[in-house]
Amino acid sequence: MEAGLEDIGRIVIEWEKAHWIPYPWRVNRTPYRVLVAEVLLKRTTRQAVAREFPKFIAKFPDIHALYRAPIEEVEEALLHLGLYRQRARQLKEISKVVVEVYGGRIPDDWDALVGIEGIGVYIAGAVLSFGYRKRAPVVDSNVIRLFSRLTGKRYTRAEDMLPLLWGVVPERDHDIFNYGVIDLGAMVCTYRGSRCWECPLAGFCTTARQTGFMRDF
DNA sequence: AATCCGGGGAA
DNA sequence: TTCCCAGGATT
Repeated sequence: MEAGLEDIGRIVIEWEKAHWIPYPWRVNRTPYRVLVAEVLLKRTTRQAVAREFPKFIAKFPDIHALYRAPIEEVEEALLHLGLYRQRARQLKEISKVVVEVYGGRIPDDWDALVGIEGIGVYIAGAVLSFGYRKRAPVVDSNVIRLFSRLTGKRYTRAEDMLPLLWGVVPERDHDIFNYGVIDLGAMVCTYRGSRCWECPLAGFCTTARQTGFMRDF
């Protein structure tokens, strides 16, 4: 019996449970911690964020601390991560909206999150799934690459992939599933030289079939 | 669709 | 040395 797209949820969850890595923003999850982590993770390696995230949280423990802080202090805390001016500006803007518009509570619905400057579909999905444990797709560059190869379609924008993922993200353990597709993209279905022989989805992956499980495609 | 932000590590 | 990394805004 051949596996199909409807089995992806179960397969990815099973794989992720064996490969899950306890990053600080995964172990202790609050909407604020998730939100901060996702902003720090933009175009930045998880190793670098794992190094700086605890210090950042210690300095700005909650949304109000971030709201009160001078932007220069936020920039200083981001210096070693790069994109520090842009990210400091966005974190300040996010904290301003959350405090002044939403009374200090990070919104828990898609439209409100995406409506905040600095928050796109990726961070919105992450805050919902990881922070609030509400079913939502989490689409980053890893997920785009993974599903592009899986389906054989060329997705470029996260928005184009949302309908597909809304249909695939399971109701139960959606957070584990979302960690799973990210980790598969980052560790197995990598940018150059995919490791198909380690991939639990290779059996029904268009690209793996076309390349005969060879690397460097 | 293309460009920009950015330090740090891997290739 | 080049290139990419849990993106999103701007043009």
